[in-house]
Amino acid sequence: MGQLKTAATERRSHQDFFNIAVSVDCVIFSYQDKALKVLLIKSDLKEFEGLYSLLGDLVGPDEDLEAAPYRVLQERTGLHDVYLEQVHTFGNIARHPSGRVVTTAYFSLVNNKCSNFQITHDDVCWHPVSGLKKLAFDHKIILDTCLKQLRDAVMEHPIVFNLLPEKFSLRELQDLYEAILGIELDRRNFRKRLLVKDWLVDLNEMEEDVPHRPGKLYKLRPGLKKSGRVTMEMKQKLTV
Amino acid sequence: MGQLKTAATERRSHQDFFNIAVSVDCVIFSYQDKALKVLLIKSDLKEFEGLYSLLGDLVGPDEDLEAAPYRVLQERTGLHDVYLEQVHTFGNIARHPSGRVVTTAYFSLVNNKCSNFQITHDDVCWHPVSGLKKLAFDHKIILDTCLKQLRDAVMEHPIVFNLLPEKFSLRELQDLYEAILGIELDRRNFRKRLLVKDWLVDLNEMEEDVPHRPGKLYKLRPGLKKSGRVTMEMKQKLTV
DNA sequence: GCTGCAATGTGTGTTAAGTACATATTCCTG
DNA sequence: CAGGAATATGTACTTAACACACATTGCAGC
Repeated sequence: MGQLKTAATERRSHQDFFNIAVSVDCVIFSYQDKALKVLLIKSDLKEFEGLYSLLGDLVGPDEDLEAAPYRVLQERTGLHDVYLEQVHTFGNIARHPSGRVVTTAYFSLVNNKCSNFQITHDDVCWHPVSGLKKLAFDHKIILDTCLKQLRDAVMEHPIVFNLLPEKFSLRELQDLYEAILGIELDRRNFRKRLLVKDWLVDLNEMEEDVPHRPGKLYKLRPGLKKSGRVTMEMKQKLTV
Repeated sequence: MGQLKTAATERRSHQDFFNIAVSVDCVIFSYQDKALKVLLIKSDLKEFEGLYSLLGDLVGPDEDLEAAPYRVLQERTGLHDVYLEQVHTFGNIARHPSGRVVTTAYFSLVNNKCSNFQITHDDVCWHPVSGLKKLAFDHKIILDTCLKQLRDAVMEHPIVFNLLPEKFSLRELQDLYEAILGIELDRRNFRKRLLVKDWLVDLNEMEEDVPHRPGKLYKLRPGLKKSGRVTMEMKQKLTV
């Protein structure tokens, strides 16, 4: 938006145009018990009694849009160095019963076994992504949109490692991919596809305390975890 | 955003949170003289004197976010049935000198030879995308982000046909792809890649008035043009 | 009207990626 | 110590991508 004085603008008062609130909503994914989970909170609006909603908040007047989801993550999970990706902005007039709110959706990949992790509110808890039916607001569509983007990204960019401990076996990694993609994969082809990407480092260590032949342990090659995807916005920051 | 009463919210007044304006910016692409063009307007802000900016506008209080770019397109080009795709939302505090504005960027593919097309403002004109240096606001980054998304989409989804007349030759189509991607393509492999996608219908007609052997004319297979990409939002509308 | 040029139309072989499936090895368990 | 179950590795087949060669058609100029 560059031209503040269009015909449409002049017809309305200045105040009208500051009657839209801006928020962010976070689809916070984690991986537990071989299933993809999402962090939800019990809705406190009576219109959505009994339903859960995503974690979000209004964007502060002095807060960069990008900073808001990091703050939400920090406030809700105690984590500050998380993977976040903007997905889509939802702005239908009637999407929020309390007023006009345009929301930008982000998805996040966190490891809930991380030492810093703690949930700070009783009504917040993890839900399996598969089988989720109805959510408050338009949050089911937001979740579906984020899940689709996650699925599209996961084979191209090394981002799923944000969901795993530092050391993991190929079986654990495959289980995670299957949970995200919702399909079964062939062990041998999966191994090849991943090793050829050169994302992994063989630690020359073995699994322990497993009830079968232990597998090799790997870690993500240093320098990749945070890279994930690079937006034009980020590129510019690097060159300035 | 679901919970209006977070700790952060309560610390501030209600009015603070309606001090953010919401806008949309359109990266309107067209294809002329074998080059990809973008529609820009001379900036009327003295901070950006001599610079061009994208076409955008504030989102009305009673206007769906998605409706705003269609309105901008309609007002600026006379076109109402255009291809639009949401790309990214930009919301840094200082991105607009006149105040806090969060903007959602869309790209659009239009055919400027369409009968309805007309530019309604003298300061609006087409610029070649390649070679563009500086734009007003953060519009260069917005443009780059949209161009990247266009490039990523163009081989997977039949969207470029929005830039062409109804009938076209494979050479014209290839020239367009080369202009978008910024690379040269092999004629024979390009032909195969496209024909196997089953996007095209052979019209059994030939080019006319060309100074060489005329090529066959094709059109897009009916029912594909508008489909392009389908978002979760759109899917929901279809099933409701 | 014939010939050469330039662009269109079509084909072929090579390489890389993805898929389906087979076999051998290792460790835990009983 | 034998059997089972999971790991580790290998091979053949199919598909897509890439590099390049040849034949065809219409226009232009002599």
